Amino acid sequence: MSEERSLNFIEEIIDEHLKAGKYQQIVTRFPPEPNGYLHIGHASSICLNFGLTKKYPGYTNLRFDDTNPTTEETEYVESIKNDVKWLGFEWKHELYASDYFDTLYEYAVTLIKKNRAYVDDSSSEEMASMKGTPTEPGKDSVYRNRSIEENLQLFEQMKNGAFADGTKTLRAKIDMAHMNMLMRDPVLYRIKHAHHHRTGDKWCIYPMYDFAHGQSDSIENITHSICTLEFVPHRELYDWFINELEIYPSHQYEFARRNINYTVTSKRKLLQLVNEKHVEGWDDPRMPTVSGLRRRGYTPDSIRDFCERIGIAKRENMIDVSLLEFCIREHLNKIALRRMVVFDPLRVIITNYPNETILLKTENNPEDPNGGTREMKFSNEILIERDDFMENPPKKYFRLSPGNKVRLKSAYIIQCDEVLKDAAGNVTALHCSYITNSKSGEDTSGIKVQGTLHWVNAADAVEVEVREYDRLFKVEDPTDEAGDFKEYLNPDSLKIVKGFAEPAILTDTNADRFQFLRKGYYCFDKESKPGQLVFNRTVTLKDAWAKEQKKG
RNA sequence: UGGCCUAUAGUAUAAUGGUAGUACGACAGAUUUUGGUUCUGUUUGUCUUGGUUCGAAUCCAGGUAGGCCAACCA
Repeated sequence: MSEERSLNFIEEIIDEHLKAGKYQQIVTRFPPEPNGYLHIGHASSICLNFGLTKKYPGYTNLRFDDTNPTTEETEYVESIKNDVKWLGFEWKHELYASDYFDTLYEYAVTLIKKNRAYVDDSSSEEMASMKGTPTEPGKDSVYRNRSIEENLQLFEQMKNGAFADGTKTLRAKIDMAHMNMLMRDPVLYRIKHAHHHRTGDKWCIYPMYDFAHGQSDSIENITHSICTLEFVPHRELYDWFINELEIYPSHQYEFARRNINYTVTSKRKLLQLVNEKHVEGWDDPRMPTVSGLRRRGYTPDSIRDFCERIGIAKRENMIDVSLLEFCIREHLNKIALRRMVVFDPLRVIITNYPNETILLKTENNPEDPNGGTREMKFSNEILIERDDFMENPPKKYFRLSPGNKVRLKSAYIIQCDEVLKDAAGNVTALHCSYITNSKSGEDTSGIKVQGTLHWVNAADAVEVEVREYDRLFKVEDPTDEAGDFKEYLNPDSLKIVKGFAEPAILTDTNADRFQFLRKGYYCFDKESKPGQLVFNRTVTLKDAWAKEQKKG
């Protein structure tokens, strides 16, 4: 849309590289660990990595960073592939860090032969105590000066399963006094007699992230390896391996992860919410996961638009969820079918209307000239929203009240004549009269009304289930509050209500996104069945009246 | 009391030594058979102190604030 939009800092770097002829094309990768579902933060990274190679010559790989068999599962692999595709991106190659286990092993042997790695028998506790602190240097392990031959032999034995888990590691030999703690002889390989989702039981030693990620980038000739800011200190190690191994020099660039208020985007925390049943699953519509947003009714276009708008930078950030909501409203306003659904019905009897049912025409989407029309039945008994009537209305209340007139959308103007109540004083029904020459499209009454209400014909309203979702947390940043973040879950994040829908909804099974007039945007939930329709609220409409009321 | 990263309206992001702009939000108004949409307008900003310069958000130095780093996680 906006060709002249300014570049983000990564695009600027790439622009320069391309202009200077450093690269003819660029290669990026999206490197998820298959230990959880993708969330909106990942979506931002996906849009960045895949977006870059749409904009510039080159391609993007999908590479699963599967170096820890104890947390990784194929279920996650499948969900991740599905989510990336759904967001609208195509990867060039589907790859796995585990594809490179043989090569990585050879790289480790190379380092040992260069006297740049050694087998350490220290326990993790010992290693931690000798690591030093950010302000104090660490101490060399007593195993640091084993001979190359001994290291070679021990490492091979590690590979062959001669040792128990945790008894030995392979470490790089760098500098235990280095300012950067990651350079203090980092662990390269650990022993884990665990079944891997792809390599099965072939291996009982697995490379650590630092020894796998950069080399995987290098093997794939990744030109621009983009990750989040917490990996900045890893870059020195990343470059050290590439330099020592004399392999293709990929380069790492870091940007700030995107945070959104009123939610959490940490796989660990999201996993907790799932495991402890605070939500129904990874795709619960309240989850900030891609699958949750999808089930909630978000479109891929709206998510891509959101990622585009929030941009990429290096500073800490907390993005207002209202921008996400703006993006989905903007898209849905253009494409969603309009339907009328009454949630909390109040019966209206039109006393001067004949005892007959007529058909009225109404548009499917006023924003879409090709949206077409549908028919609605109208009779002398209809349902309106209970809060569209007030017996003693405040100022600026444009809806129905005794003696007041409103228009029924696409139908007639009615006036409230009488309020019916039960013994307890609750309003049970309204007697209204209609203005005979005020029919929509052929109104000759000349009457102007301030309010237009949605309604359904009482005789053929369809009862449906509606799930009203709200923000998951009641505070902007649950992780910044005292105590456990789960204490700040919003107890009202889901309200299940009944709705009375116009019958058109029964034949709308091919459509999947709706605007319930004056209410919000809704979509079919996956649990919806013929005869038992279930809708999820994606987002409410903006509500100027609610705002007005808040002012008091 | 180490190293590294960062600092522009409420939020996010531009301005690449030369008029501080855009979007969302908020507020006000117009239009409207959705209190929706659309349109118009208003509001609010360069962390601080110095320096370089004709000119600094931008370059330099000091300070301040926030973040990251001591898993056999990624």
